[in-house]
Amino acid sequence: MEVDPDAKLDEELIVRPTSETIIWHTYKNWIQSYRDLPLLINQWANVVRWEMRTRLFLRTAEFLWQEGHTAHATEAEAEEETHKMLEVYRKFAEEWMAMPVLTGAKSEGQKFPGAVYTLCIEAMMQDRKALQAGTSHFLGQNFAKAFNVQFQSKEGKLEYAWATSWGVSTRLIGGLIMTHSDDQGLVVPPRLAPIHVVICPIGKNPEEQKATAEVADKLAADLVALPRDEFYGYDTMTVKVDRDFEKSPGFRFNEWELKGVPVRVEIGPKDLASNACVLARRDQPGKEGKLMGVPLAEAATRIDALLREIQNKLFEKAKAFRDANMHQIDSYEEFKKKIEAPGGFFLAHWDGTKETEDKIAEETKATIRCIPFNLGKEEGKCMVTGNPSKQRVVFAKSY
RNA sequence: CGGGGUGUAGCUCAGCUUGGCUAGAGCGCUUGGUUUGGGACCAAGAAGUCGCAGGUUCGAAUCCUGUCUCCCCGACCA
Repeated sequence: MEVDPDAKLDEELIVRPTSETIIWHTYKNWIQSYRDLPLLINQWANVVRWEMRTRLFLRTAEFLWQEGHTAHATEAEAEEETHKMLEVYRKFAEEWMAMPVLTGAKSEGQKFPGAVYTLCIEAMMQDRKALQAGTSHFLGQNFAKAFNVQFQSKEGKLEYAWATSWGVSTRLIGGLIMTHSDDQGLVVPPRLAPIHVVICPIGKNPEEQKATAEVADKLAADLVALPRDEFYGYDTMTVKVDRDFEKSPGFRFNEWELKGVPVRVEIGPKDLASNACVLARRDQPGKEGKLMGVPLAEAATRIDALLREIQNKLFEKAKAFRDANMHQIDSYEEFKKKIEAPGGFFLAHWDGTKETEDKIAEETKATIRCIPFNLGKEEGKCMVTGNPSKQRVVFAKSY
């Protein structure tokens, strides 16, 4: 390929079609025998897309994503991989981001065009709109046939490889923000927080400032010395001591809340007098979330326990909100009203046709977010056409 | 590219309908003092070609014409 000298960019930008084309073009040269399988390539790629309107974090013209591509000798193994990766994404969303998700399959209309089927995780944001947070595709032999990728099996026969692909993107950051944050600012779940604990020594004169800062440093050292475990990804806790005495304590408290640091420790002269400190938890902003008079000797272990509790509470709170705004619904008239206000996820019977899906989307702006794995497994009648339905599917307005 | 909105101090905005003293407020900034456990207080002060160009008028941030900027809604892709 030659670049037009007059159109050459300072920083070269390569625009390509869907990743599968370049991956499978390459796999053709790598796969000859069943011994070459399974094959997995993961890449981080900066993606550029034409977007009529962008939305911070959720729909940017350029974004970073992770994408994996696998090739397998059997259909069953590829399908297993598709489900396995969806589970990896579910665990990351729920256990690290504290963002509850529904798992399920996309409808024919919503799946990736090159896929046999698409699985997804779907989250509910605080405005009750849905966010697709990750997808995992079973591609069948579609790309192997398109790029003629065949391998010789144990039996000596030529067979087309079976494929999957899956990915998540920086969109997850938008999801994290829109799941947990409040009017005081960002709320970051402890397991992903760049700073776990901020310690604010307080003092109105140099003597007090020096004394409280020393205790703050000691506590910071205690926290960093705590045993490493899986909760922190086997890394040490990150602790910041805020010595900005120029600003008022109240200003500093608010500023750290704005940044979403999960736990703040306040150490002032009064605490020093009683060998104690104050713990403030970000998931309960303001004075309500404060634990007064925590003995300094216990502070490190109490903070460690508090971080774990906050992680759980954030997930439970988000899940309770999601569940409180997810309803079974059977009347299309009622659906049309409730999708407008209050909104949320609606479990409804659908006859499985594109026509009905399109009609609902056109009339209500709601789409099928997923055909859930674990919900609504009952037969019924489509809320629009009355035709038979095998199970309920999730409708919502989405980003 | 259509429809709607917007542009005034570093930031957020009021003033425009119905032209009229020297264009305002909050926040921020500077100086001095008092303060410091939830975004400190008092006082003084600096700071604006009212997006740009033209026009109407004795007089334009305000009315008219043109032009530009940014934002919102619209392409079935979330």
